[in-house]
Amino acid sequence: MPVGLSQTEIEQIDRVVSNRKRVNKGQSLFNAGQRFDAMYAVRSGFFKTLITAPDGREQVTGFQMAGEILGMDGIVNSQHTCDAIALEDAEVCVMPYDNMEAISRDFPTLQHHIHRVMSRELVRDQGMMMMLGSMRAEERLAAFLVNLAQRLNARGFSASEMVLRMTREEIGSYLGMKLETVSRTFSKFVDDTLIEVKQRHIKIINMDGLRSLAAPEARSL
Amino acid sequence: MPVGLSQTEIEQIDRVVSNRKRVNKGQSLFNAGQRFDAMYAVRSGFFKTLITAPDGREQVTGFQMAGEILGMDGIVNSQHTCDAIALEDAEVCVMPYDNMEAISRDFPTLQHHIHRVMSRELVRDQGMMMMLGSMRAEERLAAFLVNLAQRLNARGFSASEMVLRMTREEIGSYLGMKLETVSRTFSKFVDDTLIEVKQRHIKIINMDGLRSLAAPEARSL
DNA sequence: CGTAGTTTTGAGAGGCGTCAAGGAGCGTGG
DNA sequence: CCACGCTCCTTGACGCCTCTCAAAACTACG
Repeated sequence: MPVGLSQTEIEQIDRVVSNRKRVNKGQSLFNAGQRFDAMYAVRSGFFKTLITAPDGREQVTGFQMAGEILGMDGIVNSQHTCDAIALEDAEVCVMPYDNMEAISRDFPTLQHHIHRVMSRELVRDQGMMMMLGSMRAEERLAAFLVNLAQRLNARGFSASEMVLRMTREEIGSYLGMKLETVSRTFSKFVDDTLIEVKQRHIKIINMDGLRSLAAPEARSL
Repeated sequence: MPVGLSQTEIEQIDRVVSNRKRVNKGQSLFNAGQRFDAMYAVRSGFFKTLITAPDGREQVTGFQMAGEILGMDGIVNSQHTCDAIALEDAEVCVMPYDNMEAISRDFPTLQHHIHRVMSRELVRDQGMMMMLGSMRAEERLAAFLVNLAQRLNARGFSASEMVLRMTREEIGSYLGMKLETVSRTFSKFVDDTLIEVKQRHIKIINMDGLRSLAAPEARSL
C-alpha cells in the first residue's frame, strides 16, 4: 500500500498487516460502539460506512473500495463511531493499531503515510460538507458519479462503465437526498444523454457534461 | 495541551510549539493552496475555516476556538486546502510539522495524541455530514447552539450566554442554509422561548428544549 | 413462479431559497 | 455630538426544489 518503502520496511509492515479477514456481503466489519483496536485496509470488495442518530436516522458517510482505509475514526475514543458494512463479499487487511503505532516510530515513511491517509480523509470530508451544504441534487449526483468513475479508473476499471454496488437509498443517504430524488435525477441525466442507466449498470456517455454539472465554472462576470 | 506527559516530554514539546503568532481579526492564518509546513493550536481568539468552489461558492467547514487545532488537512498534499480566518484577534501556537513528526517518534504519548486529534476531527466531520445530510434547518441550528454552548462551557464560560463571533451568513454557510433562514429560525426559537437574541448575544433559556430539537428522541413506536 | 426488495414515476405539499425592503448597530468624520 | 454610510440583521412575499405519499414495474432469489 505505501510507496517509497525499503525492503526491510515492507517486511516489517507485512508482519503487522498480514492478517486478513473476509467479510461477506451484508456483514459488518465493525459497528459503532465496538472497541477499536485495529484499522482495516480494503483489499477487495466494497464497503459503506454509516452513522445512526438517536432517532434512528441513518447517514451513509462513505463508500470504500480497494486500497482505502476503514476505522480511523475509532482512535479518539478507542471505540468505533460508525458501522462498516460490506456491500459485496470483501477481504480486508487487519492492521492492529498498537502495532501500527509502534512500528511507525521506527519507520518515518510509514508514520508520514498514516498522517497522510488521515489527512486525505479530512480533505474528503471537507468536500462532502461542500456537497451537502451548498450543492443541489443534480450537482451532488453528478459529482458522485464523476468521483466514482475516477476511483474505479484509478484501479484499472473502465472510467465510463460501472456497476453500482449500493442501492438508490444508500446513494441518497450519502448525498443527503431521498431515494426518489436519486432515481429522478438519474432519469434526468438519461434524458440529457449524459449517462445510460440499466438498473445498477451505469454508462457515462458525456463525462465532460457530468463534470461541468459537478463543478460549475465561475460565472462569466 | 496534551495530558499525561512527563516533564521532559513537555519541555521537548515546548521547544517545538513555543513559536507564537498573532492573527488580527479578519486576517487569514493560511489560505488554500499555500504550502503546508505547520499546524496551529489556537491559544486565544476564534477562527473559521472555509473552502471555495471553482464557481466561487464558499462553505464554512468549521469554527475553532482555544485549544483546537488548525491545518491538519494540509498534510496530505503538503498544501493547505482551506482558508483559516480569524473572526477576532487571535493568537496561535505554530507547530512545524517536520518537528512534530520527529519528536512524536520519541514520545509515544505525543504520537498517540496527534492521532487522537485527527481522529476526533474525523468524528466531528461525520457529525457534520449527518447534520447537513439529514437534519432540517431547525435541528441544525439547535445542534449548532448546543455544541457551541458546550464548547464554551468546557472553557470556563457560561453555558447559557454567549456572544457569537460570526455573522448569520457564516453560520448559514456552515449549516448549509441561507442567512435569512438562520435569522428566521433564531426568531422562531425566540417565539418558542428557547433562547433570547439581541444581535449576536444569545441567551439560552431552555437548554433541554434545544437539545431535544437537536437530537430528537426515537419515536415512541 | 411467487414473493420480497428495488426502482421508477406521478401528484401534491411544504420547507427553504430568492428577491426585496426596511431597520438596527457602529465606526468615521465633519 | 451628531450625521452619515456601511455592514449586518430581520421580515415579508413568492416560487421552486425536494420530500412525501402512493402505485406500479422490474429484478432477484428461493
